[in-house]
This record gives sequence, C-alpha cells and structure tokens, in this order.
Amino acid sequence: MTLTAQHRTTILEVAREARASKTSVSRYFSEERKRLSPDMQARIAAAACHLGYRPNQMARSLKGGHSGLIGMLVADIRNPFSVAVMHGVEQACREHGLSLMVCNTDNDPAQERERLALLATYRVEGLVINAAGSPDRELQAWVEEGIPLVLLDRELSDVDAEFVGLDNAQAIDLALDHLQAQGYGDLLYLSEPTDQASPRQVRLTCFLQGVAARGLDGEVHCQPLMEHDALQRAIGDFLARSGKRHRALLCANGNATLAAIRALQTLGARLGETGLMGIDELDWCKLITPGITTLAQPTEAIGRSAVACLMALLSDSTTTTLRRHAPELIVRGSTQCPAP
Amino acid sequence: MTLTAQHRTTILEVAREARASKTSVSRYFSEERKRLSPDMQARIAAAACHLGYRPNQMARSLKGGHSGLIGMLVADIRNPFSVAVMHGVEQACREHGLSLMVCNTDNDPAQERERLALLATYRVEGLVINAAGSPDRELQAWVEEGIPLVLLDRELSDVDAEFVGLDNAQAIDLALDHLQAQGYGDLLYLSEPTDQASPRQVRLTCFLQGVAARGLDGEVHCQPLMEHDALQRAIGDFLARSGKRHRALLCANGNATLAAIRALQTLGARLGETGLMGIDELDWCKLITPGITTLAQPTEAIGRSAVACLMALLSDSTTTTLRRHAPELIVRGSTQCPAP
DNA sequence: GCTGCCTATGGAACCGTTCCCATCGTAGCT
DNA sequence: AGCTACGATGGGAACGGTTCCATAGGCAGC
Repeated sequence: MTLTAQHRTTILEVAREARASKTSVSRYFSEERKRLSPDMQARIAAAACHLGYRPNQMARSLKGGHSGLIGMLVADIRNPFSVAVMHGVEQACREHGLSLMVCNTDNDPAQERERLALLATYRVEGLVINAAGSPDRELQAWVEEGIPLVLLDRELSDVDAEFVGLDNAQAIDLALDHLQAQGYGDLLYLSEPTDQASPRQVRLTCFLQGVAARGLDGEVHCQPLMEHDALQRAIGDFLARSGKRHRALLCANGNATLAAIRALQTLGARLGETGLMGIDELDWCKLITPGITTLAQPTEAIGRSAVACLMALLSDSTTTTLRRHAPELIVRGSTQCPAP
Repeated sequence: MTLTAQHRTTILEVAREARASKTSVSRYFSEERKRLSPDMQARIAAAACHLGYRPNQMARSLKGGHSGLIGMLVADIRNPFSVAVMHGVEQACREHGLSLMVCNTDNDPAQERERLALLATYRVEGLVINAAGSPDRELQAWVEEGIPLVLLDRELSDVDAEFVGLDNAQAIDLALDHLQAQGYGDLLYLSEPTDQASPRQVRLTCFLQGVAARGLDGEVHCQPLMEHDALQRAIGDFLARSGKRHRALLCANGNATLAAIRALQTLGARLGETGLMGIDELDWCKLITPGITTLAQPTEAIGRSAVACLMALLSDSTTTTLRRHAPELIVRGSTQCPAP
C-alpha cells in the first residue's frame, strides 16, 4: 500500500517557503525576473529548488491564453518521409519555445476530424496539417478563428491556408529531364490512386504534360500498391511490349518505389537496363544493386519552413518563407542505361 | 486588417444560450449527461453546436487534475522501430481516451532532461520512456511522486519502474539456433557500442554466452557504424581468416544490418554463402537479393503493452501484462548456406 | 519638510472548468 | 395530509497560475 502523496507543489507553497507573495514567485518564473531584488530571487530559487517546483502549464495557459502548443496532423506516421518532416517541425518548435503535439490519423478521415477536435480542446496555437481526407469545413473554422494553419505536402482546395512542401512540378521535370538524358524514352509512371492527395494529382498531371512536351512515350499505372498482381502484370506488359526506346519506371513516392522493385525482381528485370527512378530518398536505396536513382525531398527544411510559416502568421509579420522546396537528384545505377 | 475575434466560446455562453446553468452544461460534456432531462440535453446540444463550443481541456485538467495526457520520450524518432512502437502506444492511448505527447531527444541526454521537465509542466498522467542516457535521478523523482512510468526497450538500472520490450535473451538464442541449424559455425556479432543502452548490453552478453554454450566461434565488433572503414576492415578480416566452418554475421539492430550489407556489397561477398541475419525487420529486407533473414520485433504489441502497463499502474490493478515479447523469426535467403 | 517619482512587493480578480452542496418540485409512503 | 426521498437544476468555491492596481519605502528636488 504505497499511498504516495500525489501532490505537486504549487506556487503558493513556494511563496510561503520563500517568504514572498505568489505574485513574486510568478514573476520569477516568467520573463520579469529582473524586476525582483537579488535577495528575493535567491530566496525563491532556493525554495523552488527545495520543493521541486514546476509551474503548471495548464493553469498558466488558462489565464494567459498561450498554451505553448503546436498541433500536427500526420496522415501516416509510418511513412519515413512524414517522420523526417516531423523531425524538422519538432526542432523548429523547440527553437521557438513551443511544444509539438502530434496526432497520427492512419489516413482515416474520420480519425482526422476526431484528432482535430482534440487539438482544439488543447487550444493549440498553430496547426501543421498533413491531411488524408479533406476536412475543409473543420479547417476553415480554424482559419476563421484566426488560428494559424499550414498545409504540409498535401494541399486542400477549399481552405484558405499556406502550403509548404515539395515543388512537385520541378521534381517531375527534373526526373523527366534526367531519364531522357539517360536515354530512356518509354516511361511508365507508377503511383497510388490520386484520391484526394494533391501531390499525387500534381505529379501525375505534370508527368503527362512533361512527357507530351518532350515527345516521350508515357503510360500510367495508378492502383493501390497492395494489389501486387495487378502491378506486376502492368509492369510485365509494359516491358514486354515492342518498341525501340529504352524503358524506365518513374515512381511517385517511396512506397511505389518499393513495390516496383519487388515486381521487377519477380519479373527478373535488370535495373538499369530497365530504368527505375523514384521520388523520396530512403536509406535502402543505395543498397539495392546497382543503387536506385531518387529525388530526395529536403524533409528537414520542409518541416522547419512549415513552422517558420506558422510563426510568421502568429506574429503577423510579412516575412515570407520558402514554400515550395526543390528536390535533390541523386543519381545511381538504376538509371544507367547500358549502351545498346 | 483582419482583426479576427480570437475568442473561443465558453461554457458560460453556452449556458446562457441554452437557458441553463454552467453546471448543467458541464454535466452534459462530462459523463453525467444521463442525469439531465431530455429537454435540457436538446437545448444544450443545440446551443453548443450553434456556438461551436469545445470544452477547454486546459481548464478541465486544472480543476480535475486529469490532463488526459501521456508523455513519451523517444531516443531516436527516425528509427523505424521506435516509430512502429510509438504507433502502438498511440493507438492504445486513443482506446483509453488519452492523448499522447511525444518528445524526441535525438539521443541527447541533455535534451532528455529538458523534455522530461517539459512533460512535467503539462502534468502528464503517465510516461513511456525510451531513454538515451540515464536520467535516473529525474525519473526516480517521478516514481516517488506516484506517476506511472514504463521503460521501453531500454532499461535503467537505478529506476524502480516496469520494463517493456523484446525478450533479448530469447532473441539471441533463436538467432544462434537458426544460424547453427543452417550450418554456420563461425560468427561475427555486429553492434553499435553498448554505452548505456541496455538491450545492446544484454544482446551482446547473450551472444557471448550462447556462442560458448554451443561450441561456436564468436567474434564481436562494437564500433560506431559511421566508421565505415573500420567496419569494412573488421568484416574483411573476419571473412579472409582461414577456418573450416561457414561464416555468418549477426547484426544487433536494423542500423547494423544496413551497415553490414553495405560493407558486404563493397567486399563483393555473396549473401548466403556469407550468412547474414539481423534483429529488426525493415521493409527493404525482402528486397535485397536473396532476402535478409531477420528477427522481427512485435512493435505494435510492445507499444500496446507499454500502455497497458501504465493503465495497470494508474488503476492500481494487479493484472500483469506481458513485458518481454518474443521475436518472430523470418527466414530468407541470406541464411541459406549453399551445400559445399 | 513636502511633493513626486520610481522600485520592490503584495492583494485580489480573473481565466474556464469541476464538484460539493443547496434548492425546489413532485411522487411515494404511511 | 404530512413526511421522506429522489431527480433535476443552479450557486459558488475551488484549481494554479497571471496580471492589474495599490501600497510602502527611498531618494532627489524644491
């Protein structure tokens, strides 16, 4: 029966022990410490340390209105891209003295709504959103209440908020330029169904336009990656078809790249001879012989600029931060087309 | 000049609009809804909906003492293992009506202390700790204040708290049994320096004992994985040494596996002929030809049982949950020793 | 010595809830 | 009818801070 005294010391107790008023103790722990006499400061410091006092952030934000919290909605926490961006967001928050409250939604719009409501009850001061569905109605309410809001990676048409993420048009251009330069002329674009996810839509559109503009052959396969057989059949058909140009696969994201490699291995295709290139750099891309060519997203930078955006909105400043970030091309063996 | 009314509606406003008292509205939003008359309920529902009311969790926890928050300290958020466990923790929290506040510490003990203090100010009701350093003093304070605390993956000797994680001894046994059965008799164990990280220590010790018990040859390389040259030299020496038994590498975690594959590729070793096996299943393990044999940790289960543990401590119940989880052996080509 | 200002400090109201206790009406019982 | 019991509701004191305003003392200037 360990009936522990579940009691956190309060400001009043510190005040008593330090022979001061709670106002003074409060001043000590906010930014007004310098207004106190050295003697008073010493007494409070001693008392607080002795009692192990920690200000109650809940009470603090109740009166002051500042929760010190930034909320973040992540569509899929198990996606390394999301985690990397989140890492950047967290670092930037810390530098601004804010804490991050992350909610994963597992790509479920219902959970998304739910978690959004939750974040509202904690009175977060800003929101970074990587949405799965389109909770436009809910978000618009936030906007109208004046709460800063940044859309990450995925745009939402009906919400009047800033967007931060990859410059998808530039990415696809870069990819097509590279593939063409390497001698690939017949392309298969692999993506999960575009659904509501704006980057998928943008990338797909850019691919189709870019292929046409360059006079390349371009095909598209947009099916759930879990349907492994369909994917394999599509790739098999693509490779088997007659044609005189070298063939390459362009994968819309890391998951697609993973699935493509699996399929190509099953089909016995040789990477390089069949070109392969993907958006998103993952740590295993250099391990698959002969290395997978990728477009790396500047994840840290994206995360940080999301917070920068938020801070700008909070302080009403007009400093603009970079919103659409350029990818970095990492060339490896999977796009080295062997000379005929 | 959009001077938005940064004003969240309060319980009092809802009460006024519903012609009720704040007590009744409060009851409506807590678990006492059934005590209200149907008419009253309807009025409150209408008013709340109309005004877009959301209870203020800050005020709520100030009065009630229940923040509804669980804190989690993660040593390295970019480690897929950590993320997978975190996912389990989050799900379990949600099922219990709790929210998760995750703090990443980037393996930095100083940050660890800092984030721990932060979580204290938010009055989290429980703590899941995957520690980098050994903030024993701080944690012991939590324990003494009666705040439930669970150590995840990494144990701390001086803290009187529950541990949840992999059954490391069983994992190493399983690995050695498998390697021996596959005909490998000369083993190199690859790990990052054990430092404070308890699972690394345990795994290493078990390896040494297990090797001795089985009459196998066992060597160890415990250096930072970033020192790629040293690693490669060590592996090279290991492979070049004369001996009549088949050789295999056993990797202590996912990072070690990654580094080992890189080194083996550079050395031109053939997987299988040189055995390779690692703890931690990662999505690319099946992609590297001929597939990497792994011991998968039941990450979801570990995360969930961490929360279960916490809940048990919170409710003072004596139900015990599984603490040390069994790994799952996933056999692939990297441990198929070709017949001589 | 009096006024005036500035610094160090304290008192008390307030932030948005919860919860204890009081009130009121009515149904059930003797 | 009178009393109790109970169900529905409201009033007001917390919770642990912040912050406005008041006060006390010290010192310069006249």
